[in-house]
Amino acid sequence: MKAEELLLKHKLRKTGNRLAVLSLFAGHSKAFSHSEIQAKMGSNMDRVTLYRILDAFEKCGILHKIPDDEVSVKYALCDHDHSVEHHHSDDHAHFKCHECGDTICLEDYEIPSLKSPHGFRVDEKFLLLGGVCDQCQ
Amino acid sequence: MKAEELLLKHKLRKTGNRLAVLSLFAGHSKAFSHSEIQAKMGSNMDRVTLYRILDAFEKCGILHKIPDDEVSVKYALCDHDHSVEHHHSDDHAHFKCHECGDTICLEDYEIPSLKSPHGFRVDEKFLLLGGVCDQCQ
DNA sequence: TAGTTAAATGAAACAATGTTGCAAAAATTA
DNA sequence: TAATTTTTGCAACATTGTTTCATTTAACTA
Ligand SMILES: [Mn+2]
Ligand SMILES: [Mn+2]
Ligand SMILES: [Zn+2]
Ligand SMILES: [Zn+2]
Repeated sequence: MKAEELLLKHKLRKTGNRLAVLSLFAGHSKAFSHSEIQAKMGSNMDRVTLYRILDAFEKCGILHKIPDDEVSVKYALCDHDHSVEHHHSDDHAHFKCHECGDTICLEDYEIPSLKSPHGFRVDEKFLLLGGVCDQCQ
Repeated sequence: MKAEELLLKHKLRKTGNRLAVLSLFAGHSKAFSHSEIQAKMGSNMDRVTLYRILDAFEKCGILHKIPDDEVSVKYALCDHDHSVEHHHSDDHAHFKCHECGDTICLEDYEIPSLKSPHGFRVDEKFLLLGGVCDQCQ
């Protein structure tokens, strides 16, 4: 989906900062941490503004939040077409390479649905695989 | 396994700090973040010392490191008996309750083994489920 | 198009989290 | 007990994340 319509759809105003963040994600199909994005943006964008943009994008479903075992979280573009309610539930796995450090979406790898433990309600799942990617073999 | 032999087994010296951390995990079967443990320990233990203890325990296989979507990581006792090499691979799922904030091990829920994407080597998997636990329903 | 309104931004101040280096203390070994 | 090695506490520092508020900017309206 085009950046501009993405913002329009979610009632977010079209600003230079937001377009810059979106075009970063559009260019590379991988996940970025706050500090990685910050570095790419240079000193153009305030640190706090970036926190707010990532929060807003995650909340409305533009970005995925990916738990990380070292950095606190990373973000990746949500490519599929689904409602915001489903944004946090029906998800795919992610892979993190311990050589290059990249985290990528495994769009094709839907997280297997295992039955909830007795008495628990599951409405969110994160599957993070770690290893070595094809590039780094 | 008893705290004392656990330390002996991994060639870690038996100190008050380490025993305190181990007894915390022994008492509650749930995961704790650094700051949660820090709070339990009061001002007895230095912040840096705790970082080092958690690192050491994780490296030698006493504790699991659990990626979190808000806090950077949490730690939980590794109950099963396996080699250090397997400590990071053959793992179970974890569940985080968004009401009480607790993260617990789902020892019975082995992470389904899905075939690695072409050209990738997977040697680590984290499955974090989110929702509401039985207590909080 | 100019004026109005609401959202977004940048900056500062602060809080929390994580790292490094080093000297003192404590645990094991001899 | 003495020697050795690990662990600890502390200080100093770096990074990450939050809050508040004044200013700017985008979208809307007349
Ligand atoms: Mn999504
Ligand atoms: Mn284990
Ligand atoms: Zn790689
Ligand atoms: Zn709960």
